Amino acid sequence: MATKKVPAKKPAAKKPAPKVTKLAATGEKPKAAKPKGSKKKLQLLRGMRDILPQEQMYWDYVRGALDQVSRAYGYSRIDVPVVEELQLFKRTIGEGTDVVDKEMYEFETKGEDQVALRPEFTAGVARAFIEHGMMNQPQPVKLWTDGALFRYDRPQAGRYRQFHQGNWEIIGSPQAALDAELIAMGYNFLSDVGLPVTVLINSLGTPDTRKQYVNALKDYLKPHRKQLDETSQERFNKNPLRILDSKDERTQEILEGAPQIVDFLDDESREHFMSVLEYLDESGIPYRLESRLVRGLDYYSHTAFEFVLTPPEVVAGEATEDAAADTVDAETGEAKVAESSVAGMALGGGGRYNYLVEQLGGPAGTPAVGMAIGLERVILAIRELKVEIAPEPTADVFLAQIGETARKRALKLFEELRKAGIAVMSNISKNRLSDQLSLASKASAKYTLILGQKEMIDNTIIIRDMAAGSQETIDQEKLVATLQKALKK
RNA sequence: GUGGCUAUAGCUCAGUUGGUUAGAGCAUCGGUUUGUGGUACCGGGGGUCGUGGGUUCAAGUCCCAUUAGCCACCCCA
Repeated sequence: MATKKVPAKKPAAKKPAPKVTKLAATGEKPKAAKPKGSKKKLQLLRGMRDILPQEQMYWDYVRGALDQVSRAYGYSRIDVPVVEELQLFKRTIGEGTDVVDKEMYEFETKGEDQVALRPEFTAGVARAFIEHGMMNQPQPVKLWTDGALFRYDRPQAGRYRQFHQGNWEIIGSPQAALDAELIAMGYNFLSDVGLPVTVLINSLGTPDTRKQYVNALKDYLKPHRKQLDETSQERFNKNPLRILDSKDERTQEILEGAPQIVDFLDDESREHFMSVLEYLDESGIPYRLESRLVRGLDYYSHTAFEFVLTPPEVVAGEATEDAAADTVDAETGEAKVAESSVAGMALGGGGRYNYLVEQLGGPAGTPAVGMAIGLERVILAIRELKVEIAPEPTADVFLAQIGETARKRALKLFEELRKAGIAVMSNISKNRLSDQLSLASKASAKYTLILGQKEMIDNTIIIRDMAAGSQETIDQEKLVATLQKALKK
């Protein structure tokens, strides 16, 4: 039966395809090549992408590490909706920021609600904290999540309109130790996953110190204003702090002598910041003070930090303590980062936001710290640096069957094996043994079970050791026990 | 949102100054082997050369527009 079907299919499958192309080709000349506009190619929206099966191993790897580290540090999982009220984001992230002003996916629903696709997690998590009365739980509340975020930005490598982050929030405690613990966790997560990173850190103080600093900065820049680059001049009134980030050389030169925000911190903020740094020293986390680090979202206060893929000069040059060397470990790692285009890429960051919860209508003075790590970028770096990741768990055994009766038995046997905890796979749509062996080999199964007419009569089954190429015949009743023993490791 | 580069098979790419039926490797399917894989050999399928228009006797090749990707700006993850 099976052999008859195969030859029948072949000619049928072959002919139609050429016909179609021929028609299309001849149709071109008469001029009517585009009668159907429906031929328009459907393609990915800009900035969107498919994560194909071949790439899933990286996502499994990263998500696994995410889950592990989050549990270890005592975080509870929370999932918040992709869509929220537009106002939630406008109020927290702040109007005037690029994220809100030009990068939000916002729209009106059929019920005429103004909503937006989440461009980040913090606002939603803070909203959930308040809405579900989590202030009545033991403080602080540690929450983590991961998922898709949306920003209508212009795509580039490692930058998409739909992207994913791992996200952590610690709400309800002002302790500097928590800032440090959070940073340590992010650092350790990235190290675990195989990435050499540097922590950049700064303190933004309170809204008040920020105000003072902004004034001081403007006073300093005013005489040089005409020499600043164009965008910096625009920012002068709108968002002067961001001038610090300018990549323009001339602007950077001018900034050399600019006042630093650290000098404007009030006693409490300074103490907090010093304390965070002490904790970091204690935990051996290498960091670099970065007085120009200003995060793009309005709600940050006090500690602000960022994880950057370690650029070569930092690793090779002024040794940032032993811990840095530990994470880089092999010299090959350094070399790879050096020659890689991803060196210096920002993988994540975060900071304190002591005023956000209150601003959203939560209890006054509810402090919090948060952090987010970009998953696409982590995976990009992992792939770029060729970090070796554990191969996907493959099937232990492949069940091959030959002939109709064996196939029926195989269906049942498959289930018995699965219930016995054996990772088994098969493909009952295949008839030829060679096809099935080939599949088994591709799936790197340790054993292939061969069940054919002969075995059905004897009530036996063949166990083939794929690596050794040897095989033996055993009774079907003994199969499960034999396999369990053989796979025990 | 601004500027630059790029676009040929599922993937990586080749394609001479515009000139016959657009090629390779890998992958895929089939055969050598109707009950023995990962090797080898043979063969097949798969391209409206991103899309639309223009120049030309003739366009994958030149021009314009458009879409997408990449790079820089910007922003950040």
